[in-house]
Amino acid sequence: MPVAELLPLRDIAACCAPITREIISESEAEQLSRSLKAVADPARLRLISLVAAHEGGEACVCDLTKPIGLSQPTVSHHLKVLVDAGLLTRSKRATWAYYKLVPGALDSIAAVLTTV
Amino acid sequence: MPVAELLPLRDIAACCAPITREIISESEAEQLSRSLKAVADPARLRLISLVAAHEGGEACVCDLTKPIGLSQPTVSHHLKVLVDAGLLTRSKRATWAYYKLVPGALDSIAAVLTTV
DNA sequence: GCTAAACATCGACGGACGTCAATGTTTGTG
DNA sequence: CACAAACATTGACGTCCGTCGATGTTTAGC
Repeated sequence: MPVAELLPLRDIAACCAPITREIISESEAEQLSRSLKAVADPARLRLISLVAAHEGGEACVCDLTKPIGLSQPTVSHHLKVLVDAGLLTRSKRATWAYYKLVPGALDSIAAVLTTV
Repeated sequence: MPVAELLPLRDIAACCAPITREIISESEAEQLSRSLKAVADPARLRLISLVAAHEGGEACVCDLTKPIGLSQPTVSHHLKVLVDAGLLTRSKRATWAYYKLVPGALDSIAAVLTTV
């Protein structure tokens, strides 16, 4: 079950009721687990947090490598995973690539886990 | 970063503000990622869903192996991961082991992801 | 056009994970 | 005290993942 190749997160929220409300199907579980795997990594959690906290709500790779203490290729890799998961957007301006949170993406995941 | 050996989920909710509100620390990211890894598996998502849907909100291993289509040792393994993560409780009666959802556990995880 | 900077991609390596068959452990039954 | 049933544990195997160094690609500036 590779983390990559995800459907947009919108589909997750649209297709799945909270998992404690209805029995989740095999394919729904597969999709949801892919989204969760994208977030279930300490480096990627910190990247999300750093991007959200950065001024303008966006940050380039060069803003992130130092505070996160990982190599540039590794940071680019994690950012790609998050973009493929529909959690971040990437907009390239000049030589910089700016990453920004997709509004509501994290909330879509949270909604499927919420029981109340 | 093994999935096992978790602190109770209560601690996650108590220690961590939503990750988009404050920059998450390295150790907080480590802890949260462990909880998320426990849930980020299709078999475990379905187990949670099946347990929640079962009568009385609890189910034994023999109730779960058939609908989930996995071997008994594999089901026991996943249930142990969920118990160690603080998501399920295990109560043994006679030869059966009954698993039940921990109230609020999933919500604690969801709360850390919620942005609004 | 050349050089430098920012970033992506590739290839490789070590560790973690999901799965199962086989075996161990506990509990009820005759 | 066997014996069977329910479950946990062990050991093993293949796959996936996180990380890095090296290299490729694009853009700005001289």
